[in-house]
Amino acid sequence: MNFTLKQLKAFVSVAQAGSFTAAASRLNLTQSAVSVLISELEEQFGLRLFDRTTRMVQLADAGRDFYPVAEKVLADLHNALSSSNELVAKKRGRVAVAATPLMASSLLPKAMAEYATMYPGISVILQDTLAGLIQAKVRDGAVDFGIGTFEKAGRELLAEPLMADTLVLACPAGHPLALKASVAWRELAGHPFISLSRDNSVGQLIRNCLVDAGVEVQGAYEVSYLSTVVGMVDAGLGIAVLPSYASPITQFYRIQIRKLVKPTVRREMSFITRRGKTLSPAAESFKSFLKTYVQGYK
Amino acid sequence: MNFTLKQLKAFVSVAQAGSFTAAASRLNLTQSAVSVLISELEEQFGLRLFDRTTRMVQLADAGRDFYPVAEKVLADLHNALSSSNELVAKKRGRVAVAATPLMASSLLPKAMAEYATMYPGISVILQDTLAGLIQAKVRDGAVDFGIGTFEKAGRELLAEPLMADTLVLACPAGHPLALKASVAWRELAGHPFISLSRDNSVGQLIRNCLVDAGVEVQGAYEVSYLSTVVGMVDAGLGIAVLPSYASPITQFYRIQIRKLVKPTVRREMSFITRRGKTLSPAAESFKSFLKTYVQGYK
DNA sequence: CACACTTACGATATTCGTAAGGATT
DNA sequence: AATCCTTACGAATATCGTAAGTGTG
Repeated sequence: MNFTLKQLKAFVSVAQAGSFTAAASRLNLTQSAVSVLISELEEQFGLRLFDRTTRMVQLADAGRDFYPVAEKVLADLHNALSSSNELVAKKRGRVAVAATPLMASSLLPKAMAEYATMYPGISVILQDTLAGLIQAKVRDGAVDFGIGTFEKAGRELLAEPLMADTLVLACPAGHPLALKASVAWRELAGHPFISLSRDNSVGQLIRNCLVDAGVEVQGAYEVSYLSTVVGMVDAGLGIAVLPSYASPITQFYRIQIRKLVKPTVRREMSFITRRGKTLSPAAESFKSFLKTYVQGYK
Repeated sequence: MNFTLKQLKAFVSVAQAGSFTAAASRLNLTQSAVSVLISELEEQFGLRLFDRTTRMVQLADAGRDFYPVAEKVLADLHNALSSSNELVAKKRGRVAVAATPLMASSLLPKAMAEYATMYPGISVILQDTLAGLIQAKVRDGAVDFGIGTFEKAGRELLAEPLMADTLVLACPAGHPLALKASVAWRELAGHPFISLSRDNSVGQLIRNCLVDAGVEVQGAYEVSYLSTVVGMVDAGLGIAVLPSYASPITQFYRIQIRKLVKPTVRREMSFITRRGKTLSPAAESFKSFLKTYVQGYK
């Protein structure tokens, strides 16, 4: 089997045009080229595809049999290509993303809203997933990529930096600590402290930082959700540590955000993808959108 | 759309083999060639078709979508080609032939029987047709070709010589005319004569010859069918003139065949085909078989 | 004689294989 | 170190267009 698609196209064109000359101009070729293409095809088949007099070209019986096949083949390929083009042009697609509940409730919804206006044909499916499970979802192919901290490097997964998140201090308006531009961890000692629960990865991180800094805080409350923390701080029930990407939430409250130093704790938020697995065009598109989005975010 | 079938084949092979190297050897190419073919294809699509690590090659999502299409395309083309090969190899086919009732009852049945043993897959449909209607059937496309005398050249029809038939004398065993090796038309005068009816083209021809030779025969009987003529001659009811291709029928009778000269009347039997219409492979096959068949026939 | 397809031939472009390179187990 | 894919480059091959040829109406 040694066809060329050129031959097939030539065949279909000649069959439709009923003329070598007309087909040739449609194909941007000369008659002679079309002539040899058809000849080659006929030689392949071992029979004549067209009955040609000098005045007219008509499909021979064998050609009539072959024509629908050839046309369908070309149409199939065309469809395959154009649908892939649509994908590549990001006109169409689906992206599934796993992110921590905090990301899923703060940064991502706004990013997704903006993205949706740019690429209305791509639907982004967001799965809020406990930090520990994101990697598994990526590994299983349940999502195209994950967003989270990349605790341990596996050989199946690949991390790519998205943004550096720092932990910041949130305190009620007028709180003594709010007088300074930046606050050291150790200064938190003794203040009523609102902590995130242990099953929350950020809560865990903060807990570790306090221990590392040798700080004993006054555990006022322990809650599960970031928004609750914010509300409590606003109500003056205590101070809290937040990831900086949560700070937009605070703009509706009378809460003051201060840098938290010595040490400055950075959480590297990363894209987590499966190693060796090419992202779909839609996923690639959303991922790179996020990268530029977080640039202008800080 | 600028695919190559080579690219498609490479794609399918790699997808099936799960390896460039294995696919390459299946395709009788080098890895490098396969590599560039796949690269070209991916460039066409604008996306990756395979996820490749050094240890394994796997279909990417886009490739998984494209694979069934590519496979079907190749299968379609393969089928088209192989079915045409079968046609060309004369394994399969149908031929419709129009011939005069005389041909249809004498030469053709034996030829068809022999042909059927050689090409069991080809069915030959024989239409016994009055000589005057054969051309119309060919012109209408009701038959692939006709066999008969080609009285007038039309611009739609094309004649190709098949055999030269001569008119011969048939007489009962022991008849006085049977003593000679050849008999002149004029010697028929006065003998009881069995003639074919007027609506039969051979009958018409014989009648004309008798007139041309100025011979007055003794019209004993006029019948419609050649086999009847033979039977009557066998029964000693008279003599008759037959086309030579009918002589095999006489071998079962006690009938003697003699050359009929002065003049020797030749009827040119021809294939009659439609000008500019390519014969199907099966028809071509049967036609050329007949040509060689009649060679060894006389 | 004009028009349409076929054939021949040379310049151009493409393809394939060899060989070197890179990455992963 | 071994295996497999990629890249580079040169030789062989194929393609296409120009132009001449052939046949038909």
